[in-house]
Amino acid sequence: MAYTPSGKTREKIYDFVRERILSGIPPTTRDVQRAFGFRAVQSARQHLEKLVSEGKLAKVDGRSRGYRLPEFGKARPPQLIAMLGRVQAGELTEAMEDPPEYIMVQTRFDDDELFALAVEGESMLHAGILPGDIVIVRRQATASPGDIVVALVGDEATVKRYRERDGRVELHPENEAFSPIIPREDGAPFSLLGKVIEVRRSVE
Amino acid sequence: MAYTPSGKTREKIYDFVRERILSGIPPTTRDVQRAFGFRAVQSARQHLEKLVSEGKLAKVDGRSRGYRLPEFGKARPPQLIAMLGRVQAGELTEAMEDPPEYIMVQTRFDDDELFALAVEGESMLHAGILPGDIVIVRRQATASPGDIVVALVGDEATVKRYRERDGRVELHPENEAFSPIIPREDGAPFSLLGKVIEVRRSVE
DNA sequence: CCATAAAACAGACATTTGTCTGTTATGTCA
DNA sequence: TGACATAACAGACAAATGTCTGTTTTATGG
Repeated sequence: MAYTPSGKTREKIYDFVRERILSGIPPTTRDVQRAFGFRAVQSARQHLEKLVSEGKLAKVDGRSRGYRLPEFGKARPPQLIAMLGRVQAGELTEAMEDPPEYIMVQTRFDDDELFALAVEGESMLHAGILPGDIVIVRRQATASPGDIVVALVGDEATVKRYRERDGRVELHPENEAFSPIIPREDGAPFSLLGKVIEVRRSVE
Repeated sequence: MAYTPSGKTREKIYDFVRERILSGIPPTTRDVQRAFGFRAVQSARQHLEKLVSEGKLAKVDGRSRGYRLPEFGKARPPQLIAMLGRVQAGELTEAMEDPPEYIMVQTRFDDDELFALAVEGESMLHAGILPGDIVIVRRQATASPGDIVVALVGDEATVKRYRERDGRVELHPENEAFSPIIPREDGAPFSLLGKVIEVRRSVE
């Protein structure tokens, strides 16, 4: 490879490695060698080690594909959670779309206690939750007053704010056009699916 | 390792591999072997290959750490983008927090044309954007009417809806308590930083 | 209980990959 | 221009890792 000014190639190598790591798998030394047309492995290695000593990359010695992004060390690992869909026999089931949709999140919870859901109504408009928004939910059977929760009322999953009045559970919308749901009183079967921990909206 | 009923161990292996892939680096055959106490590499390999033929895992043959999640193939690769903060001399600069904050997103855009920003005011309340929300922004100098944009007005970055009236640009809040910003008219320096493509809110 | 499939084991080989020592060529800067 | 640092090259070794053939043990279903 042609000789390049100090640090120039290294920057490109950093970009390359970063890209690869984010795409899922760190490159090997020889991946870098080939990608940059080096005729010696050492050329790639030298740059990589320098990037490590500069703190721009982290590394696990001796292991294959041992290069990491330093940020990743501190950050919580990403989790892939399933988008749930239609309600079926009192249970939310995986959406029937052919390619099962997954969403990447980073939380302190286990990914098997999380699921995602597309919001349908406008009942939580004033809480900043719009139709089409994706809510990330942590499964739990209880909630504290003020929590935004997902509950199964009859056959439908709804997002509401959890309240208690006189020791009874109430599910409040945040939109004057809708009425609170007071379980037991109107005889509707009721079960708490979980608590909303994140809201996402794509506005492309 | 003790003999286990059909498919039992395989499930655990799948969970293990999945976990490792999401944490950043796929395991090696021998990683799996050790993790499950197999006394032969082949035991691990057999399970892994089976998972591949079942379609639960994908694989790049011959390469080290070649196991992938099939979803990843179709999905867009995750990107790490920087959280920007304070406004300085007309430019948004990286937030000064000690560990630079990054957010993981998946878009069709290049990560170097994206940045993230914490929303401060309440001016976009009715658009479902609350104080504290994180907006993901794509850098662009122009916008279409109806877009939600981030603009630098004076020394402050604001989120507003982009409108045009009589050929002039207007930045509209979505909250009656705030007034539209009409650049040029009131002489405020104005520059469009980009368009909001995603909104996120953590509600733990 | 038997036949069959699945799980686990044994041991080995080949490739990939990390690492090393030393050399040559090109930038950098006074 | 000359001294020095950096970039790139050469060739090799060793460890990590993927892969293979064959055998033994246990689960499974009639």
